[in-house]
Amino acid sequence: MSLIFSRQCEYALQAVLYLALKSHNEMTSIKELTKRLDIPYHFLAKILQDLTRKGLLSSLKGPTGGFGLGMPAKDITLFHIVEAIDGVDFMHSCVMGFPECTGKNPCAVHEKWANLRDGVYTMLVSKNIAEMAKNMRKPEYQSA
Amino acid sequence: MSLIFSRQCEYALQAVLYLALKSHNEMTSIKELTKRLDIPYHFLAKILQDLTRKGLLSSLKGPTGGFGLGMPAKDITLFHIVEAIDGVDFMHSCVMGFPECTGKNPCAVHEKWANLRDGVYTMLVSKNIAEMAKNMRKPEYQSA
DNA sequence: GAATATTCAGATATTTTAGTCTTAATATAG
DNA sequence: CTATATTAAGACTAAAATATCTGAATATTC
Ligand code: FES
Ligand code: FES
Repeated sequence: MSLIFSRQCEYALQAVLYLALKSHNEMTSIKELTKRLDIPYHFLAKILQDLTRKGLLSSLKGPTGGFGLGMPAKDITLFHIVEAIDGVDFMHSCVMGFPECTGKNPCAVHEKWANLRDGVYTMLVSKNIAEMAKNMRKPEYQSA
Repeated sequence: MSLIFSRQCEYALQAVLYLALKSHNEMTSIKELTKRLDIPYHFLAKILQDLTRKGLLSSLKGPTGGFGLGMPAKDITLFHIVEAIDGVDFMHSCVMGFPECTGKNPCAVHEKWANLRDGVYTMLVSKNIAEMAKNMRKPEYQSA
């Protein structure tokens, strides 16, 4: 199972990228998000509330309300989202589950994993979410 | 949480590598394994039984009994163990959680993830567990 | 054959993650 | 001011992963 990120985190990544396509100050309802991205309504609600508390998103109640980015898209990377939801333990954990992961006392695949892990980090920080969102070729993100 | 492999799978990798250090036909008790590797006794028992059913290990009851490799260490890679415990869905799943992961309709990080994923595969198959076990610099594996 | 050390098997318990439901708060539109 | 659409919050349920317990089977040693 697994695959690096929790389900929550996957949903968060998908949703924030969707919001990144919208113009600043435009609010998007949970309804629109869940409809487009096929995420359970109340589950997504909780995730977005969480991200709002942490400052990555902003929210507004009432009609015309919804969620939007809490700061300029330029300043947000996928890494920020992962950090907020799952945390970044994976950046310094042994892929075989040993308690320590350092050059001292490395496991059999430490070297290779350390490289791959850096690659994952690069993948998450190399572009901001505005650029990322434009690179999405998923139909869910067309004409958002 | 997470980190690619489940806890079960991590334990399996650790335990099988430990067995790979032993001479062929030598049986190792769960007790020794859990003591050395700090894994819950009954949990490891179930994992090893599972691997035995799948042919990767062999077992023997009674005093002097225990577990050993079910085939030559040369023929086993870490990938076999992952395959047996977690399965290999991660090899063709989207890291952002989208339902499809192909070149058609790729997500924003598909290219990079596909490369990293291949790297993980290479990491798991590049050496057999005999070579892997020798590369372990963990104290748990010294003078096994 | 009896005592013992071990795996085997399956039931049960605990914890974590995922998902649902309900009510309150709030902003807008009329 | 009232009706309505929305988020906020927290309780609740469900499912999956992790861990423990107990008794049986089996091989060894004496
Ligand atoms: S010690 Fe295993 S990945 Fe670093
Ligand atoms: S589509 Fe996302 S990793 Fe392939």
